[in-house]
Amino acid sequence: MTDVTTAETGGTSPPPTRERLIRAAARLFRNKGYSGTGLAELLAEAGAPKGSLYHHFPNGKSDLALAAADWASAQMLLLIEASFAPAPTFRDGAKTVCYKLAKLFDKQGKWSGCPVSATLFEGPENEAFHQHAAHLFEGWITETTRHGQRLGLVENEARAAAENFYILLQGGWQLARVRRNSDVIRGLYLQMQKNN
Amino acid sequence: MTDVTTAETGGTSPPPTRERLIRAAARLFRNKGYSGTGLAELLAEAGAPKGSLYHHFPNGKSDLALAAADWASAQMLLLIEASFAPAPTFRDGAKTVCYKLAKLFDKQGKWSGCPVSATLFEGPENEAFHQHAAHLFEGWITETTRHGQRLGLVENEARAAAENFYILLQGGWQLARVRRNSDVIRGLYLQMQKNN
DNA sequence: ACAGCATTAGACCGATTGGTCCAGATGTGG
DNA sequence: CCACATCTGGACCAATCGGTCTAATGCTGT
Repeated sequence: MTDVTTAETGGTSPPPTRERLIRAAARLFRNKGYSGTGLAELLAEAGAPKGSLYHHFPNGKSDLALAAADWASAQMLLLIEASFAPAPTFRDGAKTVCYKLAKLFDKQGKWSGCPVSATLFEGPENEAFHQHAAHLFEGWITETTRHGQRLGLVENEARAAAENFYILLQGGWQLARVRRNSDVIRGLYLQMQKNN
Repeated sequence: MTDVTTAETGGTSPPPTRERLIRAAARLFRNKGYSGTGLAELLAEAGAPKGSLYHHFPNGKSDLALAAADWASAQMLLLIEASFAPAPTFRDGAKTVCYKLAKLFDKQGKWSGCPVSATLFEGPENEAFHQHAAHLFEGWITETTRHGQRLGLVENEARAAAENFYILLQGGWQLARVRRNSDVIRGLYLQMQKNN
């Protein structure tokens, strides 16, 4: 049912409330974490009253968190697709991902974390949250694996390369955050395994 | 002044209150994050009343968080030392680190995050917290670099290898958390760069 | 035995938390 | 122009938050 509402927003409409809530949540959660963000602050950022939140997300904060994680993950999948699709080799695609992410990191203030992990790791020790995070992350790896195969790697190679790349991205993003320096991310593709 | 109190705990005494608070904080923070952990829960876990907390840590939760991060970081440095000191090559040392960390990950319930990042990233958007985290993490890298040089790498190589290893550890630990599977960590050393 | 300090114990506080609820605004099809 | 469903606005709530404060309780050296 969630998807329906989202999909109904045909074409180019001004940001509807639901969307504003999701984006505000993604932004705040990745900076201050799930429990670190209060509803008051969140609603102020989104410019929406409490009634709207509980209309669009009956379960409140946790529902919104899942939606925000979904949204952020979808953005990441788009970035992966846009980077690998025109790439002649897997390494080229990976390089583009790194550069795009580095740019994003800078635009977000050289400080934010991964919205998905910020939302889903720190939240309630809820099993559903963990499952959700796992599903989203595996999606990134699966998609990257697909591109690897398309670009000439056999399945095992592709899967290993995708996992290796994902690990580097997560670790590299964190070091970039520590150093407030996106160059760490920009250079990650150089650290990929040539073979294994 | 803080250090004096700590140091006074000569030799082998039963866990003093201060220590119990630090350990409880480290444990809870890495599972539920800084803001996700309430004082009540923390004190219950440590078996200490509120007065003790504010006696040992005048600034309350945030002071305790810094101490817990310090403690966790020191543990990590011990683990690094114990792994690299007897190792014949850098790669062997790294392999041992991976295996020890994987074991630790399992012992902690296949779920916990890095205490330092959990404590310091999600806390107040405080600059002091960020500085502290950066200092601790760079300490890990510095120490690993030192071992790299001792084991025959020239400075640039050693530094690059240490950073590469750190990135893999952070990213790998997170993927292990996603999959609840420590094998990810165990295999990280295989993904280190052979050269660069 | 006493003085003096370190530590513990927990009642208490205002602020903020996430959540509920309903009255009113808004829009849409008949 | 109305009837109906969607959505917004915000007052209100109990629970919990982190933090303060004071009285009691050790433990120490003299």
